[in-house]
Amino acid sequence: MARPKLQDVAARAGVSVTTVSRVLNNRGYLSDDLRRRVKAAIDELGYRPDAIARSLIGRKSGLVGVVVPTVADPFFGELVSAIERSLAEHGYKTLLCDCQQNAEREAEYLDLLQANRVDGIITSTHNRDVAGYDQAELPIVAVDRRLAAHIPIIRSDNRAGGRLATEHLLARGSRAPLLITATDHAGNDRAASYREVMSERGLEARVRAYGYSTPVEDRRALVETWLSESGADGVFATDDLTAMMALEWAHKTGRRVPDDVRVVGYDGSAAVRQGVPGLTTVAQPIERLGARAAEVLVDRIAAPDAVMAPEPPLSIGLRVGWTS
Amino acid sequence: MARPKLQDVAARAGVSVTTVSRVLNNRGYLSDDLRRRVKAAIDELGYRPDAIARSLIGRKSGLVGVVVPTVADPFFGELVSAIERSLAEHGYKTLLCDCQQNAEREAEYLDLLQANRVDGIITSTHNRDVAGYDQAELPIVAVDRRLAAHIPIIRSDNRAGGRLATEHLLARGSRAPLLITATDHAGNDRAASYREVMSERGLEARVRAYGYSTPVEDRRALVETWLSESGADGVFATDDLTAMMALEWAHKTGRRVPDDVRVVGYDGSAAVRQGVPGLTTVAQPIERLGARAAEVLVDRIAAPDAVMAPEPPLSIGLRVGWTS
DNA sequence: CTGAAAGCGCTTACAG
DNA sequence: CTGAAAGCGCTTACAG
Repeated sequence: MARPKLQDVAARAGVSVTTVSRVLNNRGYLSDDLRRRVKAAIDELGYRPDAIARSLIGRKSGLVGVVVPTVADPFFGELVSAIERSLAEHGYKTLLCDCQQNAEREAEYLDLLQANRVDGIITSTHNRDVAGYDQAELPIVAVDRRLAAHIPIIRSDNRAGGRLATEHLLARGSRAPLLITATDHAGNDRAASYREVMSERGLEARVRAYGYSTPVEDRRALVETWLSESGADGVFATDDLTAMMALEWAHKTGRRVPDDVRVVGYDGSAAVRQGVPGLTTVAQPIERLGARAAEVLVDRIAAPDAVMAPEPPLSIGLRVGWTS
Repeated sequence: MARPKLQDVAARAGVSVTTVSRVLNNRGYLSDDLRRRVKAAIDELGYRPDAIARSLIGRKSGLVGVVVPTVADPFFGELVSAIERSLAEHGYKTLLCDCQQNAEREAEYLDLLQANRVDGIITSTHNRDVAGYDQAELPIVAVDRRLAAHIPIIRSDNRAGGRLATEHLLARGSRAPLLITATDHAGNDRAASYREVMSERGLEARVRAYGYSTPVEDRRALVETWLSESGADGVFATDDLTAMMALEWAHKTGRRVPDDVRVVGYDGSAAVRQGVPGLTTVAQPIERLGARAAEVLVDRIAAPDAVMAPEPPLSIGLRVGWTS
């Protein structure tokens, strides 16, 4: 038989569909007898309410769009996993929007999500100026990204992280640490802290930026060239993958780590911690970032117009391995 | 103004809702004039059809459930990314079900997906006996997992992979390579090939299995103990993370790689390739696994009762680095 | 070529 | 305490 519907349950239990709906939603007074009969019918038929029909009525679809550059990147994989878990705990489902590292897809997804009546969006992409975020009427939360004035940002303490990493390199004897980062714009707090610390110590800040959209192997070539030419005795990479490229470069060129060159990365995903536990890195609380993003979004869905205090940045920590 | 609906567009264009729907779906004959007027109204109002209402009518929701142990694992992150891309190309949306490494959630998700009327499911979890897969009436495709007789399996050539890895270790001079895998059951083709090759050479096969549900740090302890006690001069790990644990163990205990111990992993995700390019590993075609899974599912959705030939396993390759 | 009406599977005022 | 009816936003026979 085809999938049973409310009507089938009602017929079997000998009641109206209204009553079945009430039992399902625990609404209004119902005699115990009725309740039992209806439940029996539901079980016998293996009835499951149709979530689509429900969404059409209520204002809620129970769906949240999660937009990321790509879950193929372990950092975003972990972030999405944490977001999904927290959303599920709050009764929401995750519609995954993997931009495949492609800026154009983000705008399309924004459209698609609205057509699918998601209740809200969590986004964490690097594409700075996707129009539409400011006009979307949906609750939105951004992870580590400024989208528009009214959109809350969940992030960890990048200023503190940049400081920790730089001071650590200096403490370990580096005198000419190089900063390698994606983009060196004003909002890059990790870079700002690096500059600040270097300036405090009267050292020269040296920054290299490879650009978000640079293919990985091109980035590797850049990193290796920069490292060889700079004569750096330390590297602060603002992501772990780049830090591992520095490690690989040291291996290939016969540098000793940390004696000749100290390496500090950033992010501290579980995948990196497990695979390369020796890497010194600034560990973001990825689990908490995801959970907090979900919580704030759920709150906004419940009270879209509530005034919210800005989220304080989550605290980070330095995990020291043998690379420094 | 609230989100415009079909009625609003119809009113503005001075036509019936039927006509607007026809323009939207390109169905039936329509005068160019009408078509233009309707399109203008749609643009002016910024109208977007409600996907939920559409799903309620048609038999299709356009949603596909993707069930994985967790996208925090880079292999599954890449797999899901590839699946999402391919599904999107075919007009489907991805409902992400991250089991958080927890077998119980899989059954719950199966229920949830049916309630949400997904058009199909792609699953790739390790939980062998989740009831429900055999009775679910939805099109289902499994990635590297046998669920039920009628459910197609997409996988790469594990037999060839196991053989490649083992023969390579022997070719590089290993005489007592140890196999470390998750579970040593009959369906483990990588282990079967290892045994086969060892037997062909008259060497003793030695297998260690850590179990899927073992926490990562416990696994690391096991791996290190096994390696230290076995006196192995080679390691074939059936996943890259375990191979990296072997590398870490060698580093800590002062073994030289590959002179004292050769290490070969399995999976070859982009994250590992980028982060630890020196690792010798059997590279699965993750991108193609995901794409093929999506294609087969889309076919099954289009023709649920079509008889399908079993999918031939996708071919794998050995990527040789400095660890062997 | 175009429109009025029924219906997808539910929930929710409104009656009784 | 329970039910008949309207309605969520669309699509699709069926008329005209």
